[in-house]
Amino acid sequence: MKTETFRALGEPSRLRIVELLRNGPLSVGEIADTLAIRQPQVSKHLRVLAEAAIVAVEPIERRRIYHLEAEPFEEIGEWVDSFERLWSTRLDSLDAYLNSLAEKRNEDE
Amino acid sequence: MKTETFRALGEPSRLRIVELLRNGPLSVGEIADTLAIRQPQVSKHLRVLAEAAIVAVEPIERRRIYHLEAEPFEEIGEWVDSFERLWSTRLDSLDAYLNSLAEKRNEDE
DNA sequence: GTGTCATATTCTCGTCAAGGAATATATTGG
DNA sequence: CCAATATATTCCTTGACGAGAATATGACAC
Repeated sequence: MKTETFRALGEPSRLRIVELLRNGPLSVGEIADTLAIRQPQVSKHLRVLAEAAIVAVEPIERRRIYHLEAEPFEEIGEWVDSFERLWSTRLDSLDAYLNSLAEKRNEDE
Repeated sequence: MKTETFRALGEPSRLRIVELLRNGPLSVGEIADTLAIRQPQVSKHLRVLAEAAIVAVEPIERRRIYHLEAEPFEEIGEWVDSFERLWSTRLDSLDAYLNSLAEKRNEDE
């Protein structure tokens, strides 16, 4: 998993932008107005999100319409799934760990 | 969704720690040795992860065994699912957006 | 071309966070 | 209580990053 993806989402304004774009594509100005963030900051945040491939842009007339990309979210989904698949065995792992400690103790005796 | 969760994961060393703990609980020293990170930094990263409720600690003998918590991963999973549910309609949304632009153009005429 | 709207970039500044080194705080065993 | 091990915390320095203001770039209309 890329830390870049999480880093991009780990900033309040950027997460707000992402959750806003969840409802559909928007232009830079619409994002700025809706979230009450100044346009330059929006552009900067969108740049970070674009570098993380979380958003993409499509120029339409004079505007640049940003929309979410599917891939990063699919990656995150698969990543958390890979954890949750092990979840059922987590307590077993803890048990195993405690047992290994117990074994070491026995070896030392 | 909390930005705190993503912020905690958006740091390379911390993501490495999380992916290491994916294999099972470990003590601070074991994490430090495995990842070749100095112990104080490991403790500091674990503190951030614990504040984000991504890990929890269980003291055993002289050690403190850290393990992953399920909840944040479930939250992330639900969050990305909520996006992917809308994924099928993303192109429709783009269409709708373009249509709304077209309507505005018509209004102006 | 000029002007205008929409967006991107640059600059500076302040803040925050990560790493290193040293030290403090348990916890356990004698 | 003292020593030793394991972990946490503090202080310091440095680099990264976000916000603001100003400016630059780009696309379109005339």
